[in-house]
Amino acid sequence: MANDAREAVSPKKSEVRRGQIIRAAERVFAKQGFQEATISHVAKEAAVSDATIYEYFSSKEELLFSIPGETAGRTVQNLRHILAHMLDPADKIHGIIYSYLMFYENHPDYASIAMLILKQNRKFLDTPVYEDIRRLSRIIIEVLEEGISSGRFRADIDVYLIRSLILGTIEHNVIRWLLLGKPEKLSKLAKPLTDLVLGGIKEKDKGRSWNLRVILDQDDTEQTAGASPKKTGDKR
Amino acid sequence: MANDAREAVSPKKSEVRRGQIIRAAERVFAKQGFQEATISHVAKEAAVSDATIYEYFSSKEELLFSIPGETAGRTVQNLRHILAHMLDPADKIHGIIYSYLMFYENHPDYASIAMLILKQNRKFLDTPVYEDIRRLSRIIIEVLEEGISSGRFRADIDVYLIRSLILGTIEHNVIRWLLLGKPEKLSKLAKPLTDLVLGGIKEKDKGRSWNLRVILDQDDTEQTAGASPKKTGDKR
Amino acid sequence: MANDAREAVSPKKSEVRRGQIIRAAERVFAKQGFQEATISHVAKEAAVSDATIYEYFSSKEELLFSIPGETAGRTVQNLRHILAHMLDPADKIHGIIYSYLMFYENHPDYASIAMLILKQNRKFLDTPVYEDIRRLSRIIIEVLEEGISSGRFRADIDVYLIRSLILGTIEHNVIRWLLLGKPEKLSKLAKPLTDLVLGGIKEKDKGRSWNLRVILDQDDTEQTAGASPKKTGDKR
Amino acid sequence: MANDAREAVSPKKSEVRRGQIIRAAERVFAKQGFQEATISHVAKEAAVSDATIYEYFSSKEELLFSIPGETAGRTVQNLRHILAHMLDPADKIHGIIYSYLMFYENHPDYASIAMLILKQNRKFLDTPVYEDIRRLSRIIIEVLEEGISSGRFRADIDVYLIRSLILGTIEHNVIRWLLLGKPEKLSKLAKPLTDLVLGGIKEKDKGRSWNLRVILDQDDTEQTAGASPKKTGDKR
DNA sequence: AATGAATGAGGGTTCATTCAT
DNA sequence: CATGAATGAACCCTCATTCAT
Repeated sequence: MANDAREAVSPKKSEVRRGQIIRAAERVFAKQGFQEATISHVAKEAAVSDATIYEYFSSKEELLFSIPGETAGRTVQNLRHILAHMLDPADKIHGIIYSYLMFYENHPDYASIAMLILKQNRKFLDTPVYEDIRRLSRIIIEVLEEGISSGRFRADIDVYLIRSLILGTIEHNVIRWLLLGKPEKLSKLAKPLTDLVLGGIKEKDKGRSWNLRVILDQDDTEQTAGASPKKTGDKR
Repeated sequence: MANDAREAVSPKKSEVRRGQIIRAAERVFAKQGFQEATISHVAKEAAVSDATIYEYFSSKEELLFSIPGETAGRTVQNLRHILAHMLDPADKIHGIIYSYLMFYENHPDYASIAMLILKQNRKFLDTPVYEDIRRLSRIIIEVLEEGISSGRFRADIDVYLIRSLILGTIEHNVIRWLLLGKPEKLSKLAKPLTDLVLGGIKEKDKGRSWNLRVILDQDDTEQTAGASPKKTGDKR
Repeated sequence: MANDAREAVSPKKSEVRRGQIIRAAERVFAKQGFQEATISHVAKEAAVSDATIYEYFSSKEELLFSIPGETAGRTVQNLRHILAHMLDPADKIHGIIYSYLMFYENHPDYASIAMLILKQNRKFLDTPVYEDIRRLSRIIIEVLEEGISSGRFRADIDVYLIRSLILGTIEHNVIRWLLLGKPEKLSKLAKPLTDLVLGGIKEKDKGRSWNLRVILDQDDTEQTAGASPKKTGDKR
Repeated sequence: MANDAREAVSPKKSEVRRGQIIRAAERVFAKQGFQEATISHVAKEAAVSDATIYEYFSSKEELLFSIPGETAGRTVQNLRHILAHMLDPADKIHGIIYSYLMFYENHPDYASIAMLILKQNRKFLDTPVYEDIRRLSRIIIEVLEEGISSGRFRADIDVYLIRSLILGTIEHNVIRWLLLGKPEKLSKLAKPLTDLVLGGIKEKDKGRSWNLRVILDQDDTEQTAGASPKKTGDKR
């Protein structure tokens, strides 16, 4: 009984080895690049022999493709958890952006491999893990459509373009961060990026009303149009 | 003098060879990838011998880095020309986005090399051509600042973030286009992307103005209520 | 006693395993060749682990050399049995040839290993099993010498050359059969080959006797010229 | 002019290298076996680098298959020359056997490779050089058919079986010679082997006529000629 | 007796690069 | 200028074999 419980907790020895090798590969590939890194490097980093790596992975490339592994799947779960607690689709957009940025910030090696190696590998697209990644990005679509349905997002937007905007901006900044070290804290981009996505950059013409003279006839109300586009938040 | 004239028309033979090799390399690297392509492949494509390539480029990598060549510099000129005729910074943003997309659409091999090979190469950052590319992207900053100065763009935006948003989205879509063939026409993204950048995705509460009752005291009148940020088209 | 009896019927478990592995190796080596086959292949075919093979055989090569095993020894017995019932050395020659061909025809995997793998292996010559094979081929010598003694075979023949002729022809045809699938039935070669060995290919000058003039002085006699031994076909 | 002539005599440099490598491979493969020999060994023997070998041969196996090269083709010519001067098909048979044996005797390395390596290689059968070898062995068929036509060889023989007998015996002895060093002089087998092929081993029954009783009635004669011991089949 | 797991040892092959001609 | 020819330097991968359990 105790045994069963223990076994449930501690995975098989071979699984341990596998993880050990993957993590070593992550470090080595991130630092040296895929082509420049050698199996011997990875083996040394993992403290196993070259041959042992081939007991677990059939080729150097398969090892590379194994790095995303359950990470991607797990991340989908996490993100869904987080989003489950939010009602406002704008909050959700922020949650997604923040999650992505935080994840890359906390996993720079993974970020390096995803952004600089896997992203440009045609063969990776045929990989089962890539499916997980697609599932992850599918969440963005869902949130956007939800926002449209609820009237919070404009109905004329192209959700796929928005997604590419969100992911493209994130990726662009992750790469800058990896190669140039800027910005220092990726996660600080979450808020301004969310605001941009939501409100665009155009000045909302609030100034024009200055020229108006509004006289209330009876019991009506008054307001200035062109409220700050970003985070209006005024709920009435 | 006669000499000069002749040279202007027909460049030196060695320059011809150089270009011939670079164009061959562009095709080969684009199709096969940098690591997978061999000097022999490039040599065959350029119809020269392997050794000849080393007469013009000191290494395979230098050949790679030579591909952007004057292309980048020339593109800066082109873009400046185009923008010179526009006054509205929003138009300029559109012009920039459209130019980028058009360029990649018309130069898929170059796009492939820029997006899938050079972008991830740390050493490329130290290259002189990279300077041209920075200059190119500097234009975006200028236009944004110009827009802020003129009051057309919000003053609280982070121009660098906007730029990364513009470039990131473009690049993300170029890569999708290269690897997945979607979207079919890159250039069709220019307009919607511009609109997004300018106006964001949030619904602009245009309904509120409906409740206004405006009474003109004397003889002036005017009101702008929740103008849709995109395609405002309000010409006054 | 009971023990002996039981052992005679069901050999020790380890012996069973051994045979199981050898038969698997025979199949695998025959199909894939020795160098191309791996211990893992053999292990899988034998439904044991790689390591188990090393419990029974000290090396891959020793496993190979174990394949002839008692087969050779048993075959010597069989052949002697068969020959014991024949008196005419010509019949015995036929019996030997037929036995060899039949054996290979019925054991194509063994044939493959013997003809294509072992035959070219210098080390195999130092093996104990090779002794059995020599003993087997020794029988041919005995039969030939017997034939010479009894006056049925020419006294001027080189028995070793004849043996090499018999074995060489057999082997050549077995290899053709293995690699090219021709002839379809090896055993059909036995008769014509025997005839060839015995009688050669030369026409037996049967015509010459016609020119004889035999004059009998008293009751003496005379001579027969060059009668064709086999298939004389002289119908008069 | 002189140049042309000289070029005709001295082959291209690359051809020289090629031959140099092939001859080195012949020596190394013959001594060590194909699997045991390494490209490095061959390279050292040929006094070139490992990589140079791959400039001339695409793989180790292609190098192996290149060894027979023109040797086979040239040998066909030689043999035809020799046979052209002989009229008696029996002489031709001897000429062929002698040529084969002499060739192997004078080219032990080649013999080793042909007999111990190539002969059991299934892939070799698909090789262009193998065609030359078939052409070579085709000559035997022609000579045998010629002998049958001219009445010197029995009409009932299977020429393909005879060929396999000739080649099989030769090969068997070449292998013995290679592995066991016996016989010392291969070529000495030519005469006795030829005799065997032509005349078989059976005693020609010259003695039996003793038992005849020839009674001359008038001028006729009668005789029983050399009854075949086995299956005489002579029906009278 | 059986094996899961690990590895040492090595080999074929590739290619960017050089240099004499 | 152009190149044919040569190679040094690596690296991925295989597999027979070992050994603790």
